[in-house]
Amino acid sequence: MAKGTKRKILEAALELFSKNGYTGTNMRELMASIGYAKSSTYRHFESKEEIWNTLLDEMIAYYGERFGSPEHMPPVPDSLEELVSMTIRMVRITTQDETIVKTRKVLTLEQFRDDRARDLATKHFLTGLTEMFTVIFTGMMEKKLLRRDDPAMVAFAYTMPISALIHLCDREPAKAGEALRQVEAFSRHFIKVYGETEEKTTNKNAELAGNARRDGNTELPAALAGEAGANEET
Amino acid sequence: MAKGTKRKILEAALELFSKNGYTGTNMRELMASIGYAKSSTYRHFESKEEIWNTLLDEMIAYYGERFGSPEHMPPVPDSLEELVSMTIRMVRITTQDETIVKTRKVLTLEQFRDDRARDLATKHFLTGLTEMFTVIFTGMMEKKLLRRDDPAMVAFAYTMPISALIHLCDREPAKAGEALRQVEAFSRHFIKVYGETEEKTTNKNAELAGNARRDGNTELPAALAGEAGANEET
DNA sequence: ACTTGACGTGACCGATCGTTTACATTATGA
DNA sequence: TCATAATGTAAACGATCGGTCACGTCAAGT
Repeated sequence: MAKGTKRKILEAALELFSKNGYTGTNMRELMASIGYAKSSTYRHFESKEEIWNTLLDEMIAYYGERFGSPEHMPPVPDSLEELVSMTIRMVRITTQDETIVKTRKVLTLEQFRDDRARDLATKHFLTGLTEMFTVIFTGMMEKKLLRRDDPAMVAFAYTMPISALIHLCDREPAKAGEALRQVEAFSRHFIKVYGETEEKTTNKNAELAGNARRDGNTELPAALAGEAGANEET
Repeated sequence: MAKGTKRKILEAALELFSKNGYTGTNMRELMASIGYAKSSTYRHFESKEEIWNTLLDEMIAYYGERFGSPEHMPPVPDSLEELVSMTIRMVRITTQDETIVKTRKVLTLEQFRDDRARDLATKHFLTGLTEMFTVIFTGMMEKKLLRRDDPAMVAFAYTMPISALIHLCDREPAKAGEALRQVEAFSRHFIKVYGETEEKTTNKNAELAGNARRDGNTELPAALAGEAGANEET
């Protein structure tokens, strides 16, 4: 039962820190939530702060091995439709995996207090997503699925709206279903705007970007404004 | 000196809550920061929580009168270049105005603890920006400056990357200069992709979206990844 | 059987929390 | 001028904070 307790403490810490923040969490309720007296804390950690630092170490290590290594990169889609489904799959995972959600929340709450949390927050919310999709979009441009453009800029334009919807899910879980639909709507809008069409013109100076079935839309706005509505996923 | 003290307390509260959070702020340092003893607090507020609620009331009211009313809407740009400059101007203001920055930070820190903070956060970070630019883009589409498309979706696609960069400025003020350059780069990318060109074709079924000077890029990626670099604005 | 070390706990520590109270000081206004 | 209300403060309150300590238990190794 040695390491087990340490693990439980770290899990309880992630749970409570992500809900009430570091300063808003006290050791008594933390240990009580896993059935221990608060004095037992110090058999495993020398201070509350060491719990925080250990937790942050693990979050950084997890992020590095999960998103930092090339072998965990998702494959480059073979069609625009595949990009949409892959995106939805990724968003579903990241908004339903309790640990990932708590990690984002805790980084949100501690980003101004702790330098390492700040750096990891920037990776989670901004650079990580953008870099991942820079690789993907570079591949898709080579496959002529996307119009040739700066892949990093296109990745930035693609991932940040989705990141905003992920944050919305964290903030208002009741709107998760609606947010996911908005992710799909946005993704379809994106492939409509950035997707390469099959008609390969002479490609001199003016390229024909025929991807504009404009008129009707993709729905959208109710997803952001209105009331919660039911919370469905699947 | 009656109301003056109350104002000072609220300003100090915004300052400290935005830096250390509600639970991370204690009354002694709050009052000391404006030259009072902590016991003086209760001549003006009946509790710490009432300070928080008053502050939140004011943030909500301020947001309503500043961004909720139509008369404060920015004018619809007359050119794509004007959209870029207006965007830069807005981002500059929102990232340099101390009160606005602190408001965003405090909403970030308290969004999971307080329902009203949560709702205001969603407005600040998501729906407010999107709605504002939905109006703007509707106007720009009527003026044939932007390709006709769902204005709400286009507004969402435009504002969320910018919102992400604003958050980056809050998190890492040292990167503010870089972030602002990235805002401009993204804005120019956006008008390149969504802007309507002057060549008015027959406009039958296939519209010529000639806005694609693709090949060279708009710079980007260093703005997100690298080290801080100098912090310049103007 | 006996030692040893790991693990858990209740009682307690000093510090600090938000808040109250008793008491000044000052401004107001009749 | 003098009652009155508004404003500020030091001291103290009970509660709670993170953390320590003496002690009990129990499993492992010899």
